[in-house]
Amino acid sequence: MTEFSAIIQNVSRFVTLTKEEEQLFASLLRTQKVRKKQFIVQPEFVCQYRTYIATGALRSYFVGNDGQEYTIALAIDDWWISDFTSYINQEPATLFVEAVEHSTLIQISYQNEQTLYEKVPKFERFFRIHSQRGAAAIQKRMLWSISKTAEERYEELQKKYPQFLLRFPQYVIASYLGMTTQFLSRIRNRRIKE
Amino acid sequence: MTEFSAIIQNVSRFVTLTKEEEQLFASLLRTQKVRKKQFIVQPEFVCQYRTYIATGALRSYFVGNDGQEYTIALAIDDWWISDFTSYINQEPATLFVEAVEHSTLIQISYQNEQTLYEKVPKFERFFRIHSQRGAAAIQKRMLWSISKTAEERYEELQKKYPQFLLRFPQYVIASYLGMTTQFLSRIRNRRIKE
DNA sequence: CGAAAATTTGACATGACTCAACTGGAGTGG
DNA sequence: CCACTCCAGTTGAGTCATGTCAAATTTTCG
Repeated sequence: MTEFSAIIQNVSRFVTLTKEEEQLFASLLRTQKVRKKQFIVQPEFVCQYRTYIATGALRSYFVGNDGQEYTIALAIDDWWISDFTSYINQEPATLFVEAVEHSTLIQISYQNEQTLYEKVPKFERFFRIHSQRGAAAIQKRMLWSISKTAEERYEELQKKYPQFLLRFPQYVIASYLGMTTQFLSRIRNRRIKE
Repeated sequence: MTEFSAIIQNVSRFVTLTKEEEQLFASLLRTQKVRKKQFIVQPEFVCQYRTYIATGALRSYFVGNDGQEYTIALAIDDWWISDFTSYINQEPATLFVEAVEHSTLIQISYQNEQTLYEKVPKFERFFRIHSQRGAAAIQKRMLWSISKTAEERYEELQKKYPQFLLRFPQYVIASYLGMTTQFLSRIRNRRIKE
């Protein structure tokens, strides 16, 4: 049971669960350990799970026709990650989701999620709120990626999520910020000097 | 009743409603007419309604510190629009939502939406699916806005939503595509010649 | 019809990218 | 424990996509 206390805590931010509901929820989850560099989602395959990170760090990214990587999301302990488009519509993924550190994940399968909705409709609410917040965050990020210069984007990331700079390598940060590693390197240099 | 048949149709894509539920839903809605250039949401004010467009065209946009406009969303007949972040958290908006044409809207207030969830929990499901799809769409758009050139973005819009090019003025399209009106004008010229 | 708004065009500026070479750690195997 | 490789990160020079500023033209609509 204890292995799931963190995820239950996470869900409890938005809905209140009884002990029985917690147990039912836990019975529909599975724990998964992944090693650094391992993929949990790949293009062409249907994304089977919604993933909560108990400990570790992952990122999702897209590879363009030119072979360039575009990082969509960075996620660490107590965050959720997936190719949600693929998961929700149960269609082939377009993204990679890769472990950046050795990580412990808690996952729910699409089937079990449907069961959960039937048995505990409250979860519709949780995932509604969860998606709404996700959508709001993505929107903010988009806005930010088009309205700010590369240097401002770096500054804001540093201010808002300083942990990310420590846990993700520079080329990942660069692709998350929408710039080349070379350019990120120049920015950091410029900033150190001032 | 007939005035709400389109929105009920829209909801019925994802959940099945009984006649009673339809009626309850309708009783919680209001119809609103707005004229071109009118705002239904403004920064500083809390967004009161989730808005469905019966007929017309609206856009949401953000104004940066430099005074530049960034269009977040374009929406026409049978689409939903709002500053969802403001609406969901009932906090002051950061966006403008403006009618681009004279439009007829159908709105549900935050309070009534809560009532709706209590009386017809199915709506949690509808709005969950709705938000998930919204999130997926925003993500796609973001991906697209960082991985494509200005000209490719224009082409794709033309291919995917040709109606938009007819119903929204060019400066709105330009700001939606993340470029200046001047540059959009050059792109169109270039394309006409080939 | 006339004024204001939207669009187009031209000349020039620049932020960010590309390519290519170099540096420095972190593993790895002998 | 050294030598070797390999990848991440840095640096420099040149280029290009897109922006800026300003003026000309066209469209919209009261």
